[in-house]
Amino acid sequence: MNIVLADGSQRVLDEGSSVLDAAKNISLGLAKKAVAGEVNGKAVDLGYILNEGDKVKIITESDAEGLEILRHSTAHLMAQAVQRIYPDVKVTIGPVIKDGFYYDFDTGEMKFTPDDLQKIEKEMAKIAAEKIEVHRKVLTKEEAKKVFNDMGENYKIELIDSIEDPTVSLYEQGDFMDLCRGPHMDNTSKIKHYKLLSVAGAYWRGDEKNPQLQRIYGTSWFKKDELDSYLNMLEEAKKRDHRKIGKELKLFMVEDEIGAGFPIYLPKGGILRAVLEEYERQEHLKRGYDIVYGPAILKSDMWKRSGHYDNYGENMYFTKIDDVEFGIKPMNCVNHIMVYKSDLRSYRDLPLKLFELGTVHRHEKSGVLHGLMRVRAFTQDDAHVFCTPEQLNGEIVKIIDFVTDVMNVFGFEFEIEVSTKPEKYIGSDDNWEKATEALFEALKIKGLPYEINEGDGAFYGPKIDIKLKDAIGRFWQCATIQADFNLPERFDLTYIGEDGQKHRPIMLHRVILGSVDRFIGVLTEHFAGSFPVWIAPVQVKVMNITDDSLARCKEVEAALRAEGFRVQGDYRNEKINLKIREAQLEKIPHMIILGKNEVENGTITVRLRDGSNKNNLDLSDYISVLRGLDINKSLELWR
RNA sequence: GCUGGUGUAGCUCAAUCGGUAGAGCAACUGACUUGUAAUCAGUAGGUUGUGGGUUCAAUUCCUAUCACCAGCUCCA
Repeated sequence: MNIVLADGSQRVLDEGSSVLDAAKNISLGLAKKAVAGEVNGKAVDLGYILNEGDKVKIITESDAEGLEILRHSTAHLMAQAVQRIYPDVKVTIGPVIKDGFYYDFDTGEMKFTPDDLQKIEKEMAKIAAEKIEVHRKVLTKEEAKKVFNDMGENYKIELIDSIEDPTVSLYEQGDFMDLCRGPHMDNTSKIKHYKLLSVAGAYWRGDEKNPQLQRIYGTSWFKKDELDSYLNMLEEAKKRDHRKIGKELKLFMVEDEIGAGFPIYLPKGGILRAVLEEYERQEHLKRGYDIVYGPAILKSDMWKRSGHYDNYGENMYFTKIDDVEFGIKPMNCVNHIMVYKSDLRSYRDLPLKLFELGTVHRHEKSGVLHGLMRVRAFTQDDAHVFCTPEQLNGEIVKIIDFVTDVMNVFGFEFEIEVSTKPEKYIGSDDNWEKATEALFEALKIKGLPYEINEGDGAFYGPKIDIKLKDAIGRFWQCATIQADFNLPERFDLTYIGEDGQKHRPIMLHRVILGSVDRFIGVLTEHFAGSFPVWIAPVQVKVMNITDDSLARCKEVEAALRAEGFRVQGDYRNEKINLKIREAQLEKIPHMIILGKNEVENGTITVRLRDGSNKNNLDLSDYISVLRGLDINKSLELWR
């Protein structure tokens, strides 16, 4: 029997060979790492019997599909353990998710506790040690329903009813049987490195009218060090939580007396934000943007015309002035459109790029609020580019370059997604197609890889979403670029072309940092509060050892402040150890420590946040180092 | 918005069965003048998120409400 491998080469196998046999035939090492197979494009178990001419690919531990199969099998293992401990519990569904899996159980009155998780984990280890083989069975729907009916698993019967095929597959491992498409690991002993993480309530099929189920989340990996590093990452994420660091470093607060989702910036967070915003202004001016400002509330008629009233109204706040309804802006585009309309525009004026650090309000559901990451009032580094059709691709490319430049400054890598037409939208399909095509075209020009996110665009246009990757590998949605042919039509925007006729401009909506608030949250977690010199709220702290050096300290402090640096003095009657400890906890980049020696020599000593020391420096030399770090936006503590 | 959990001093957390709230740090006062991550002593600090109820008595039990945390979107 001949089979064809992924690289196009052929192999001769005995009749009745399985996928695993094929793997063995290629190499024993491959067979050892094999998890499942892909035959003629379909994922199958290792035990799948091959036929003449099959195209075979071996899925191994290093493939993404392999990891998914492991996690799915771990979900089954967990369900088996749960049913051994709690025979009355009914199983429902247990899919793979990012970094792990979950399984939903109908536990009746019983609720899982964290102690139960440990018990279940132990039982899982026991089942794995039993080295139970996993078998696939194909039954007709009627047969399968009978099997689950006998087991009392009514949820499975409901699932079978929603399957279209005449037959379904079941996976059996010892005393446990589950409806599943597969493929699966062929033996429970291959599941070694897993951890159950949390319990949560969830509804059957996500519908609150259905019974409430108990969901257990877990993670699973092929290697112990992979599991360990994932668990470490979770720990690290907890330590870096911007809500925790924000409180410790006194950056911001969310006060329930003021309102949920409305953050307040404390002085330390305030200066940090001001530095970021000033950087933004400079970068936009450099790239030919104009700075504009608009009001926070606009007459509802404007929102009706823009389509926000119908398509975004649930997320908006409204108020009344002298019996006229006004809407609080959830986006800045309408104001910028009015700026465009304030004058007659010629093709010579285009592209017109309007930038605003615009504060918007959106009604987010109470359950989704989260520190600075998800709020009800936030400021966007928002701009709208009005251009001709000929300029469109070039302008999108320029924005991608802008995003790249800014991300590099912070040391972020990023990934790109294109979101297409959603269910609720305005404008013609023709316009949507043109707009979407323009985004793809620009990405092609830049040669950037991207994924497609169907139906996730804004109601007025498709978008390029840029997700940045932080220091511990998490992704955050920040920058976005949206092509819009629709609002220019609704507001009848025009420019006079070379031909003397009126033409319709195209509008690009874009943000770079996205929400400045959210970006500050991301930066806080990315740097774990240890901000680079150029954005640190306090760049330098000057501290005296005894009162003998107090005068010199004040002199140094004043000199740094006069140079425009953010400097603070700590001249309390305390030991230097305490002052250093506190400055260290505040994550201040530089400490200048002055005692008798420095006063005598006329030099300064700088302790860096990393614990190292720079001795016998001239103040003027230090100032030039600090200036270099500051204006170059260096991520280093010294140069 | 829904489900579950949580809410005690500025911060981090205690308080048995319902018996009237306590510690560390911070703050304040005093002493100590100190060389690279916490000097010592003392003082003060609370309508236990908020409203209502049960009780002789409520941080504790019930109820409403607000806020926070996790999840609810990934569907064999």
